[in-house]
Amino acid sequence: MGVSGLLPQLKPIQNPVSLARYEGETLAIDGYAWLHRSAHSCAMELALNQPTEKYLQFFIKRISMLRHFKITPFFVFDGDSIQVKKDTELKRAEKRKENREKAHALFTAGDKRLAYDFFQKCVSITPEMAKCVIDYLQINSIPYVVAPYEADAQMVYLEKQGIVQGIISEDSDLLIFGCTRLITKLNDNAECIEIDRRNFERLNEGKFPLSKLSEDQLRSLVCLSGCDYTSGVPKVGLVTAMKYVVKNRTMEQMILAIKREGKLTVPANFYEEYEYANFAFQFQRVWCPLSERLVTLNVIPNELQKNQKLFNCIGHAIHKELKIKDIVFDFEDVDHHLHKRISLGELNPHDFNEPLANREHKLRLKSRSMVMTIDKFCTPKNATGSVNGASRKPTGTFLARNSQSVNNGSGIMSKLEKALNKRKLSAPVSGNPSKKAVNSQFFSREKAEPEPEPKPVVRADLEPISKPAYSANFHTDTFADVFMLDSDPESETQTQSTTVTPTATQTETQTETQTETQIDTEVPSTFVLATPPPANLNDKNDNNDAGTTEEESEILSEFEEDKPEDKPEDEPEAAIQKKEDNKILSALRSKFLHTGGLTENRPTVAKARPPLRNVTNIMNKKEQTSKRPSNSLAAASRNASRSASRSASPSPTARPSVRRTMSGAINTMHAASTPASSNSISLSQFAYSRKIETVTKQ
DNA sequence: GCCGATATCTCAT
DNA sequence: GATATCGGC
Repeated sequence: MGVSGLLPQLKPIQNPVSLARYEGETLAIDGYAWLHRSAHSCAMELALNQPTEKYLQFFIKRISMLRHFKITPFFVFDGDSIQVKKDTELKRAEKRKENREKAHALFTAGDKRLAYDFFQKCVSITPEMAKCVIDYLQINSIPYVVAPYEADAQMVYLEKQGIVQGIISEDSDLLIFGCTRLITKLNDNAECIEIDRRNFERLNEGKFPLSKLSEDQLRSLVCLSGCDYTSGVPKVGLVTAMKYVVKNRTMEQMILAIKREGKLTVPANFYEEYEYANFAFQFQRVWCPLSERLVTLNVIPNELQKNQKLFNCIGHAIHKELKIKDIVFDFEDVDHHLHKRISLGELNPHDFNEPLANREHKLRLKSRSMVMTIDKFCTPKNATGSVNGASRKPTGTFLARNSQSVNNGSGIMSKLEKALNKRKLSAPVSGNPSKKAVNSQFFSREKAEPEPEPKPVVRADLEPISKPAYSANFHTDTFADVFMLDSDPESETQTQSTTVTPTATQTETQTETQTETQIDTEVPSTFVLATPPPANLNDKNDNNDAGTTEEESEILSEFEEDKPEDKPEDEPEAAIQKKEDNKILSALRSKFLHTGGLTENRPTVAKARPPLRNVTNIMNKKEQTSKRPSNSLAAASRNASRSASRSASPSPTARPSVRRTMSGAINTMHAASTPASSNSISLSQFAYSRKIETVTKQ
């Protein structure tokens, strides 16, 4: 979205450059923008709530490219939506819902090709997907932050603080927020377009004399023509808006002028929209990773410090005592600790009462517990027939009465059948959209050429690219590499990859203590994923329509209640019957897994079933998490007075000192986000869940 | 001819 | 978001 038509107007100061230009620098990256782009490759899996690693692979590829140029990426993810934008968000969500329904209808009707088109249109990027990327970033010590509200404001804040030296984004809004160096249109050949705010002065004539505008007028300009926060005045584009802005000092005067002319109609709520937008562009709440406090993009002037309107549209803060998001005038009343946990990706930015779960974890945990649940249903029940009393051991016997319950349609097995049948609809579609030759947008170079010579930039007014353009043939980690997946000793399978450096074969326990990897980034030796798994697998807040079915939820919740210590030992049974039971069990598992949407062509995976302790550990540890004392609270309040002054726009001379403390701040950030041992699951546990898929892909 | 509105394509694999 | 096309002025 952003400001429609702004980038074409800035054509004269668009500078085609190579990433090589940014060597040694840290650049902010709009994480959701990349998620959106990457989601195109797995729209269907996302819409059908199936596991996928494709979006993460896009990040891995791009990060690898940045690292090739010795650029440090600083990822910024969107947080909650601010009030001003809620309407837009609702409309978009509504549209996605419509498309999703169409896609589902087409899919079930068998028109998979058309369904695919609609799946592309209904992709919604969730914080859970961001969390999957965040887990990767943590492993590789790549800095990131989840913004309290919009990533745009957060990225500009990082730039203002000297934490990053530029912003990679497709969004022209950034310039209105005050971004100095915007890097857009980054492609796989490391080519991009730089727009430097300092070049605005070169736009001093013609129909779009941007250099004549103050920051205030720039905001008026985009508000008049329409931006994310205002729908603008109908029939007014950027050029027309420019005329009014140049001629009139204030928005009030512009509106009067428009009304006087009588050709255009100013919408009744326009001025209010403008006021809100003006506040949101300047004072939106952002997270400061240096002071570890929730601050505002720019310091709120004294006369506005109790302005209700302003505080309503810059994003609410969590109140320290009330523990609700609301207008909080006093920065000392803000719960900076909770905001820190949001910024680290520990808590769901839309609902800070919920831990943020890694999408892929969540789906795999669900799938695994389904397998275990199947086992449970197929084992003898205790005297009362209670499901919760049944043993989960897969070697349990399959009694005649259980067999009946499969067929009589009234028991749990029929629920399971229903769940399985529903999942059948989720079977992935084969077929690949046609591939096209990738041409360079800026250098007319074809990717297919073996070692192409970079063509020089022809335009005389632009800085030429000194280094040869980057070849897209760089090392790419696979998902399996990234998470240090071991190969399975039993199946002798290897990770599928064309570019991967294969890791040495290790056992699962070795993986747990592994300190080095083949990936191009260092992994902390003590790393464990700081992802608390979903507190409750039967998550009522799962906002994905295509998510857990009621049946699944029931099964899952039953599974959760099922404590191992409650289980009575199985009665000894005849060996023949046992053999028969196992047959049925494996048939069921294979049926479930084949239709469970994990991967295509999935064989029976009895051996890949994860150890129960993984899940039970996680479940048991959930309680401890909530009891964990907040040890950073004191530190946060200690920083209070200091950061208040820091949050002021730093003078250019103050920046070097800020920069010096950067690495320290980021390290602190990561130390805080890494092994809170009580709520973490081990890497091998995560890797194990991945192994199931690797094995079954063969 | 200029400008804004609208439709369509593009991303990714 | 970019581009092409259309229609109003």
